[in-house]
Amino acid sequence: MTNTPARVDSFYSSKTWVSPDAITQLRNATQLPGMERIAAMPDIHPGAGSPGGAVFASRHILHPKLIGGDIGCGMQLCRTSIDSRVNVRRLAESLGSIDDVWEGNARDFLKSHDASLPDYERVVGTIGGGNHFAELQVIHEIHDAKSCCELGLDPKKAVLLVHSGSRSYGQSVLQHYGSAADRNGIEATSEIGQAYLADHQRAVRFAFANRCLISHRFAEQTECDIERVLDLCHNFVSEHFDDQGPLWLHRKGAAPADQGLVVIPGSRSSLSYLVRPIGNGVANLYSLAHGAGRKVSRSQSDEKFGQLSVEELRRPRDKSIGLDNLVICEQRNLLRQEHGKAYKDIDRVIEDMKSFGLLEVVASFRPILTYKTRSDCDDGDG
DNA sequence: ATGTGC
Repeated sequence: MTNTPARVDSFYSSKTWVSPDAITQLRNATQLPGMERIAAMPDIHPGAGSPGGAVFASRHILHPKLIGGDIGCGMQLCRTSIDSRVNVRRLAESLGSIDDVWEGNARDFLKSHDASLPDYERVVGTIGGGNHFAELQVIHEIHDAKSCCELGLDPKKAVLLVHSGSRSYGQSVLQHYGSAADRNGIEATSEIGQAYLADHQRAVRFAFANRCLISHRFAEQTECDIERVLDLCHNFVSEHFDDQGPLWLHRKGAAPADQGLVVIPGSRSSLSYLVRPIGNGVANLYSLAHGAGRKVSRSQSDEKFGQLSVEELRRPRDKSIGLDNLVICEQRNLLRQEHGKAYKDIDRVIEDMKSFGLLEVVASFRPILTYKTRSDCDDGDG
């Protein structure tokens, strides 16, 4: 059996900085068993063994490690009844904490989302760490009024964007199959391959339920009404068919471009974008970037932004776009790691994909309140 | 990413 390296199609311009480590990881991934094609997005960045911000298409073979532990991670956008000129400080107070175990009936909630997992009832409805968040945003600019109207987006009302995944459940799934799979991957039709797909689907449903419960808790505590506008997963494997038969698409930090409109978040100090995927999707493997993409590693961010005061870190501002955000995050190191300058320029990322004919911008949003965590128990130095 | 790792 021949093992020619996979073809890589890249969707970033020379203006976008790409880490050499990400390129090395990308090249390594071309050698994986069954790997046929890879699409690299402008938000590509180094990950645990393989890069985030890419899609990996393999024949016959599943690669759980490419998806990683946060199976089902994604973005949920909700309309809210909150006035876009709301007093943010007061709202932040009413929001309180959503870090703790949800007081409602998690068992019934999970059951109603076809995501029953008795061992994970205490964790559902929590955001988690890293780049996850629940963020209130307001419409910055409308490019396609008709589409915004169809989604029921009202410039007078704030929207809620939730970024979270399957928490520790997805991690347990990777642990269970990852070692068996290693870099060889798993034959998709094998018993273990089918078992992975079943558990992976469970993680995707659990992650969706988790985002729904986070949105619900946000609405509960701020006493507002919400309605889901869209929910998109950016870490998952799915089966596609071409003239050669089934092709396994591994999206790792890549949003699907074949499920309607896509929301692509920037950082806590930049715009986020609602876009319409265009083109036939073949070259970009039916996918788009999932965000700005990390530019500075977490450990480097701790040092690079170590001199900034907590006040500065909590109040990202950008006068040029009228951005004045408030970040609820009691962990100083996390604030540093999630600093806007630790990420690539989202406008560049969007511009690149536009120039490759992958999308049209529908609207942009700017953040007014980001919830990361009220808990400070994980904070290292200060 | 992770009720976190030695």
